[in-house]
Amino acid sequence: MENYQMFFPCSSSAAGGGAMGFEFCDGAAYSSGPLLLKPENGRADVPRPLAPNNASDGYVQQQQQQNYEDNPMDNTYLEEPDDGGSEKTLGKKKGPKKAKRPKFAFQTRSQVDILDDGYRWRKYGQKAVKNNKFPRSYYRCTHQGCNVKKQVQRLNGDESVVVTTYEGTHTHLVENSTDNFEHILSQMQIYPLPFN
DNA sequence: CGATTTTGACCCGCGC
DNA sequence: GCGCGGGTCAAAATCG
Repeated sequence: MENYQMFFPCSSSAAGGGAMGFEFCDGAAYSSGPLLLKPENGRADVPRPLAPNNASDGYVQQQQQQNYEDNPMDNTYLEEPDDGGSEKTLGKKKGPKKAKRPKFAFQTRSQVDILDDGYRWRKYGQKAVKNNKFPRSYYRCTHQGCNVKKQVQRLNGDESVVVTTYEGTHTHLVENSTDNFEHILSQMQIYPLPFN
């Protein structure tokens, strides 16, 4: 992997480099591992995208973030005591409980769709997207108990741009320690940009 | 042979 | 209520 240039839409703080931790909506913090975070509602702080390390030439172009308080699907992100359990038939979701999960998206210019961020992902779906000739792929973190999902799609207008959307926060550390985030960070150029 | 991908069906929210 | 679009499931196929 070469150099990656990332654009952090952070306004002032953050982007320190070195040992920066990651904060999550639930307050947990991790010292390593490309995680995305989600600023609490109201005050968008410093979303940190993770770095691609598999792309031949990828750099983050821009990013947008969105907080989903009200996710249509539950999938038991945080708590979800017991949902009846056995209703797995086809409509396995019900209950007013809507787990809030962070959602974070960013764009990278890359020739490959799959950015190796150190986690292991299993693809569980692919759908054609309207107004886009490229399909969108859905991945789930294979770590047991980790419900982090991500979806990857290319831009219709610019097929060299890959949009990756992460949803949820990892409950574990990266498995691929050789490509930890600090290592990746050292290869990145950070461009603090005013977000929006 | 276990893990992952593929792919069509199914589910669900939303706008009309 | 219906159709559309997006997201997920799950069986079969493929891979390592």
